[in-house]
Amino acid sequence: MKNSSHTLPPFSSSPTALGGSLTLTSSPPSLPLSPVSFPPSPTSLSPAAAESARSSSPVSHLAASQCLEGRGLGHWDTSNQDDLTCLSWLHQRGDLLLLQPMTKVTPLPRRQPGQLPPSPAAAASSKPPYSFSSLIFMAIEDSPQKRLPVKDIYGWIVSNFPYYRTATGGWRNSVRHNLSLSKSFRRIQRDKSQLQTVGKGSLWCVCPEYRLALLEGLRKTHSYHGSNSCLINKPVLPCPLTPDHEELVTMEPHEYQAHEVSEDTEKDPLSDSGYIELHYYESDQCQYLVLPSESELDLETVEILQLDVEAQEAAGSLLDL
DNA sequence: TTTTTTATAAACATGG
DNA sequence: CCCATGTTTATAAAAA
Repeated sequence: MKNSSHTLPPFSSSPTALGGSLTLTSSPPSLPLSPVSFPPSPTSLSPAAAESARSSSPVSHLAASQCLEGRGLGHWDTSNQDDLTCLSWLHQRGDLLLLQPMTKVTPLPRRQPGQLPPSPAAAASSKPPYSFSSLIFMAIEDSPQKRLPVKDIYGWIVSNFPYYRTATGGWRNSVRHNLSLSKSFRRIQRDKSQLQTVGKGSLWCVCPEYRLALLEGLRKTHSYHGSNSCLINKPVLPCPLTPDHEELVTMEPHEYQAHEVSEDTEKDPLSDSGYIELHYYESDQCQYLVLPSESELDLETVEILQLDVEAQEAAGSLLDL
């Protein structure tokens, strides 16, 4: 197969470029694109829910936990790259469908000769390389509804990164500060009609227009390349696009989940060669866009196509009103 | 080097 | 009052 089909330009580092403008810009130098694997959580439940589940009935653990069995992601052991490249937890959670298995993996940077491997204690106490934005992003993405209260964001971080188990409380302040300040996250009201609504505060979700930038941030953190599939998953529950925080929209958790699997074809605006198939696979949690690896689509094109699809969906929902 | 991003601390407000 | 949540400002370190 062609190697060139696996090298795509990186995501645009400018979130505004993802915000809906379809303006084409010159392509940046090609870099390998790879999917990003998040640290798996022990279960797909929120930390609070996971806690209650553990204390009651055995949870059918997903491959996510098998992927990292006996090891927290906060243990930053670069001598073993499996936990960094394993996507099975994400596959299991979202029925991620890859057209081809991953066959090429670039190893992470190795330890320098003579450098001692990190001891488990040191690994547990060493700070994870993720920014707070990335941590929050991963926590929200790993939640069933793609939205979490700040307390559960804390919980996810603690349960996935032992460092924060013993760290002083300042990092929670940083999490809240990041949530407030970052444009990538949006605050939405809890559904007050839900009986199980407990706790205070709002729920936080990822703004769809910043999602790719967050993914790219994660990819950079991993310094991990090598995949022959390009894929973008998008949350089934997009963050409501409120103009500001004054009018917060409450969303029903199931209103987007009844869609049947759709399979559309879209015209590639950059190509004269006809149509390129964009396969959408929708699970109960996520909708995945899978492109054939032979395609010459770069990420920018994919973004444009996806925006186009989303625009059509939005237009369709408006027409339905 | 400068600029931008990120981390950290802290003051303050709000609401349960 | 206490505490969790959320916003904002300030500062320093790290990264680009």
